Amino acid sequence: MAIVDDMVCFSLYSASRATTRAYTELLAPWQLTYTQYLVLVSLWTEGDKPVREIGEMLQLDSGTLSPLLRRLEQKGFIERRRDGQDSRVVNVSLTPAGTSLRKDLAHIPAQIACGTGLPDMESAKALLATLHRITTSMQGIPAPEQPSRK
Amino acid sequence: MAIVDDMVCFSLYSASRATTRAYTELLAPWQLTYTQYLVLVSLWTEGDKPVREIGEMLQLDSGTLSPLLRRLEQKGFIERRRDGQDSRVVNVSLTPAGTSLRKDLAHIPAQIACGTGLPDMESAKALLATLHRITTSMQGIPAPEQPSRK
DNA sequence: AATATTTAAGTTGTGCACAATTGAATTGTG
DNA sequence: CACAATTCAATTGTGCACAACTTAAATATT
Repeated sequence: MAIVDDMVCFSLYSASRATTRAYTELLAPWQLTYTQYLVLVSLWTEGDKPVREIGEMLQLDSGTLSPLLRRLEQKGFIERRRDGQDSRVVNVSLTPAGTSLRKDLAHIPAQIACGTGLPDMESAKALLATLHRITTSMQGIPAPEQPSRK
Repeated sequence: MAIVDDMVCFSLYSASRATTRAYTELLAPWQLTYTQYLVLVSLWTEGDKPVREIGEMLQLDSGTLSPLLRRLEQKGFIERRRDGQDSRVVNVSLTPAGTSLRKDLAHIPAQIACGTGLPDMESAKALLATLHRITTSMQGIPAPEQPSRK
């Protein structure tokens, strides 16, 4: 890595992958992926919702969500049903199995928190703020002008 | 997101994806992906090296690198040649086109640095340290004991 | 009402990331 | 030397992440 800017991005990328691997390990007994877990967390905490709202929350489009939700449905954790009012909308709801999974996975956040190696809540909040700033700030990058192709 | 531990991980995941998207945008004129760019950076700064060393540096296995290097080779930026001494090893070297690409992409780190929204070098270094700690600390998660399958 | 625009979800295709396996070459050991 | 174990890269298969496109339905406009 040459320059600090690249290093920050690479460290971000490495830390993110290491975290995903840790979740994958912890979720392995349930055959769940990290992204599938995120969908379940959003349903547990905010209740049933349409695909669009899940996508807004996790910043994922239907190209990612459609097959992912199909797999979660096949596992029996969620159900998908077309909305009666607006049949473009697909409402996603937890099954009893999906709901009860919440208790079974309740040990995971603590193990992950331990895995971060962050000393206290203060540093966690500071990191959170920094990461949010990066995320929103990075959205601004997309090509303001035509980059010179050489 | 329910709990701060999940939030930290999700923020990490979001920031990493936002960063990758920014690189993708900047690299689009050259049809390069972020990971391909990382491989080129490692070759530019450290010179030609075997596949194994690239994998150690970026923490990627041959399942990721083999097809990626094939694509970089097809684009004409690198060459792969079996080592004369040890023919298990594949040495990766930059072509003239791959070498000269370094100048063409020299503007990218500054744009990304701007995109991070980090105010100064101090905060960048602090973030770097935090991310490194998370990365190494997360490696320790993998199943110390058998998780109860319920 | 007829047409155009917008919106929601799904599909297709590319490229990682990673687990698991394969195959060939090298090294280690008896 | 023989053969077991290890190493390196590639291959296969799964599941995101995302761009581009399709289809159907709802809304807006004339």
